[in-house]
Amino acid sequence: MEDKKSMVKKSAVAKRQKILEGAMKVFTENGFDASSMDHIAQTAGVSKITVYKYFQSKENLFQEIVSDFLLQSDEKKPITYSKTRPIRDQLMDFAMAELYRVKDPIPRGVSKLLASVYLFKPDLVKQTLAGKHFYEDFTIWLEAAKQDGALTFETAALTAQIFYGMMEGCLTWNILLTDGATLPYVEPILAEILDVFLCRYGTQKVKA
Amino acid sequence: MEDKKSMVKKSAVAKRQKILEGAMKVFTENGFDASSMDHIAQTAGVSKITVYKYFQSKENLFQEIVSDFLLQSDEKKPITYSKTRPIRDQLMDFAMAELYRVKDPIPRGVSKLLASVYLFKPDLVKQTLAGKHFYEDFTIWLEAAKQDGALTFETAALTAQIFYGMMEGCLTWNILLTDGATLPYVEPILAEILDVFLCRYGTQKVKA
DNA sequence: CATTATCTGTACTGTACAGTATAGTATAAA
DNA sequence: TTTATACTATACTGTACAGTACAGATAATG
Repeated sequence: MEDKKSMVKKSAVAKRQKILEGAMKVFTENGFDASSMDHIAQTAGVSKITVYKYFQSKENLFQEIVSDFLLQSDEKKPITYSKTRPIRDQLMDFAMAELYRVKDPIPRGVSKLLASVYLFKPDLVKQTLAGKHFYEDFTIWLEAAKQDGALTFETAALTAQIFYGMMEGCLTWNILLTDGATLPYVEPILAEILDVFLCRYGTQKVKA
Repeated sequence: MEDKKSMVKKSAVAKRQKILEGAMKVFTENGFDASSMDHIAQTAGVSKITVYKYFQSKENLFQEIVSDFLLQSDEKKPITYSKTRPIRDQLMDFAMAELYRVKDPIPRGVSKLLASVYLFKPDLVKQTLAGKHFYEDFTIWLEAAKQDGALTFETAALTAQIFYGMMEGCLTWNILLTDGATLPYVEPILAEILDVFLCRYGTQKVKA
């Protein structure tokens, strides 16, 4: 209506995509409960009845957004262990991949949305999130590094928890809760995290 | 009505308390948006109009609950540095104080509630949370430990962030998001956190 | 032009909620 | 007994929302 040019010929998948994008915007800005289907339809530039033609319900639309997003995240190539690159640089790769989730407004919004829904409506996301092994790549990488003698630890799972725990506890959650306002303070903390991790699990002395 | 015995003489503060408790229960079980004033009044065993006699609005009631809870939390005595107790034991005290927030269902519910509201309605809690310095006691303790030669670090603020980051990232958030289901797995992770921390900041060698 | 399918705005149903009005009840004090 | 206070149940107002009905518009195709 307000956009004649782009209406030359919208295929069904394009219209579906348009709805998903509008819904993503509204959901990530307001959370699940405070998002209305009217607002979503308006933001998508689509009639509310059309939204219901593509998605059965608000819950369904929400779940489609989440699984679409997770599908895209899965397309990121895994980081494989290298014997030649410095360990610290490779750790930094994992750290940057984690930070990607919160640097950009869009993935950050989805992360906020997921967290808030998970807190009081876990059933809405549990199914969609089932079978996701977030630390899997890192665990594999850890084992390779241990094999190579670059790291030392008892169990890879525990070590992975420490690394991602520091990342999430020091950075991810702060950035999510402040909606990105603490992003400028990332660097010194990130450096300290790597120091601490390598001090405990590295085989070369790094302690100042 | 259904409880004659306890109605011998309820003072105003007792009735206020009754409402606060009912509201706490409803809010912590359902989150802010999904909690209705009708449900709160019913849970408190009180007429809805009485709720509005004590609290101006739903937002106001929510904020009173939060500030009441934070007031109680402030009453916890600070942990002061001891030259004789092992450093690891003292660190464990801070860790247990942090875990208190998520072990018991009631403080855990409040923590969940605060987190979910903070994500998409920060204005509701920002004022109430302003001026809270959560790591203050620990920072003071850190400086004392450094003075005593028991710990070594550059800046206490960064070191405190690492400690609480590990605690929150590895434990607090997992426990909140699973509503306590991961509590049985705390011990080995907690031990590892202390190991890692002392490995980097301790002055006695603890690395295996 | 006629047909078909899809989309649109508008308006509706039924529900739920925040907050209020009212009329009445229980209690305590005088 | 009277009076004042605090509460209660019930019902209401106005709003917002999920989801649907409908009648008309638009576009592609024949």
